[in-house]
Amino acid sequence: MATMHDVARLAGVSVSTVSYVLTGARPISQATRGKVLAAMAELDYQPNAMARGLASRRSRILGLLMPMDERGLGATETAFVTGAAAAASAVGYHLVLSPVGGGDLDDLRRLATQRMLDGVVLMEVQLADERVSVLQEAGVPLVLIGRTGDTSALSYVDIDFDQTVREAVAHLVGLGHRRIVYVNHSAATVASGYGPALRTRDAFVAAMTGHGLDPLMITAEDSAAGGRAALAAAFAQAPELTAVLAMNETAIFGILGELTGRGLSVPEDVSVVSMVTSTQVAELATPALTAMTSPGSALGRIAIEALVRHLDGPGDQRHQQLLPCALEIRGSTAAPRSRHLMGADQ
Amino acid sequence: MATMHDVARLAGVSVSTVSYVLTGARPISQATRGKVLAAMAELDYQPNAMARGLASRRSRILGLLMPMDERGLGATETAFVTGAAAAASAVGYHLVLSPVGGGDLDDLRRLATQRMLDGVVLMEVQLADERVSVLQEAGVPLVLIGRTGDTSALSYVDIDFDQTVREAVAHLVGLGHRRIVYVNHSAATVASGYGPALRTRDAFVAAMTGHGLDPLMITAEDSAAGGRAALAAAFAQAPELTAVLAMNETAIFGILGELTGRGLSVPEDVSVVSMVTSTQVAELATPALTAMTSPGSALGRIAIEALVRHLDGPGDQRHQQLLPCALEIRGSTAAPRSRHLMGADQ
DNA sequence: CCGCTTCGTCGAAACGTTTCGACGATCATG
DNA sequence: CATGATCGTCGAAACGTTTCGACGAAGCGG
Repeated sequence: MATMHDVARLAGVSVSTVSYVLTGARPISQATRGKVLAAMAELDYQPNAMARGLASRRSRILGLLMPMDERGLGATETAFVTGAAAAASAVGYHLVLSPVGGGDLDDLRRLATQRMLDGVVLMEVQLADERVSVLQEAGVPLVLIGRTGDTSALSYVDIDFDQTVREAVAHLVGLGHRRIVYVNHSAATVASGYGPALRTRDAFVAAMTGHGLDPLMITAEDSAAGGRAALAAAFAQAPELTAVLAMNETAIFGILGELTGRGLSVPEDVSVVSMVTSTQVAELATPALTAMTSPGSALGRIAIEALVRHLDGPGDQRHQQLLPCALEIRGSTAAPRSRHLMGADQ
Repeated sequence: MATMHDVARLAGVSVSTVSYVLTGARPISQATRGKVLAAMAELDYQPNAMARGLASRRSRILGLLMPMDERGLGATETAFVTGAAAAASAVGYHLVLSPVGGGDLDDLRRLATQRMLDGVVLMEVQLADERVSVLQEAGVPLVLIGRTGDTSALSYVDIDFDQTVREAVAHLVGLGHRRIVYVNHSAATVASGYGPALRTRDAFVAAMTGHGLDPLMITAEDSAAGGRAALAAAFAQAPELTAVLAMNETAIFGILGELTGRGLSVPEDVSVVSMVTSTQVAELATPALTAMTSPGSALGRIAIEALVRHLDGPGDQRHQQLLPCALEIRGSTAAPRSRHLMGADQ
């Protein structure tokens, strides 16, 4: 519990000099710096974060606001978090995660307004997100993961869904598939304005149309049962389908189960591509899934770097960036059986 | 950005009176309290967390230290976190999560020693955990999730593995199973002293022996492939086995895949019970898994409550508590086929 | 050698709270 | 009716930093 006063006394300098050694705000001679550092080491001095925060009006703490629902965090989100934490640590900030659910907007407002957080990264942003306005009103620097509907004034980092879907479709079409079904999140999720669901949907339509193909789409509840039901519905609509592109990571196990149940094998009868999926999950399935792997860690790093630039630099710059997922080919995609090739797509 | 001074001036009282209204540290008359509250509302006053922390020497922030590895967070951990956050919020504390990996012990020490955290909940505690000693030396109040080897001086909340395993085994034995294999985490994990792996192993031996049965055990890498390999090894050792008890949530999908691959159906040919599993994961599989569901949210709440009691109450009390997982019967367990019943267990 | 920066350091004033001691009032108590 | 308690409030001193203005000592161009 040594304080700066103790260090200053031991080193034979003034308190402010110790502070300057610590912060580098003014030049200090080598000799003095040496004495001060020695004194700090001897006393095992640690600056008091509260006092520092009070005096400097910045806490050097960044918040990562992640809604936590019952689904848990996938490997993608985890990679994002660790990437962000590493980046923050590298520039001398701490990163704390705050599990603010939808309900506790007040809690969020309090956190933001009490000047405890220098800046905030907001995960899982909805197209219309109340949290954004709460934080903007509180005057907290903000970087979004994902995008709101109106992106004009905000900094964000997001997945390039358009590019990602285009690549996935190109992969399947390149293998010879013509009849491809896209399995989205639940209808309710789509209706609620969940950005990734909407953007991938639009991108799928565009990509398929671009290949002169009919964009067949279906929604699925976020559960294994939802995946089964969705696949059944898809076959009802298009019995000749040869490939599934699934946005819904949770439903995908149900999809695989239902395919097996119908006596169809992957990838011989039907190819499956999982979108925005981590390596870990992709390898959980049998066969391992060909997937578009999301750049989780990079997203986290970039978001933090943009946020810090916001804080240190002059006020106005925005940072808007999209990163595509990488196609990782595993065992769940192959050319369709020739019988399908022949009779495909009216 | 109104301060207490502004509030005091507007209400016509002294600064200290405003503080007492806020903290309740001394009695204040109804009349005065009313004036002060009105002034606060009018100015939209929010106390400055840093100043408060500096003066009171407590931040009202609790840390939840969770190592984040590439595996991600399961629904169990998520439930734990949300339970803890809700409990903290209920008693006027904030909960922040710090993703301290194994490497950043220094980062941890800094966090602890800078008086930024009033207390800490430590997740995923190893039998010999350096972080515990670091925090103890820093004098930070501590509650563990899980237990170290020597539990004498520490507060902890943990799953009652003994009870949980006993129930799971009883369930299977009650259905008529005699030849049950226990699938643990990897040999490396066990060797590294991962508490749950060790405790469930010992509990399994005790439970099986108690039923007069032979405890057959095997380790599996944390992957689908690991599960397949483990199951193959298990059948090599005991071709007549009728039930699998799996501690390894990641391997379980591989186990199911391998069973199907061998033409065995679940639960008719082989019953499967998943240990310490969330409802969400259990229902991902086909058929849905009979599982021992972990009391995630309750664990979180209890840990926070114990920690707060530590902070507010007199220093010395410990809190040590075990909670069992609840048996939830779904579609993956049934009585074994009679051919197995007859020839079972040497 | 004179005035001007630049360098290195100091002292003191913030930063916005909590908390301690003090001091009238009011209220039972014997 | 004196005597303490208790109540409600105030003023001022912390809490441990950062940061601003000041100031002597060098260094330098003219």
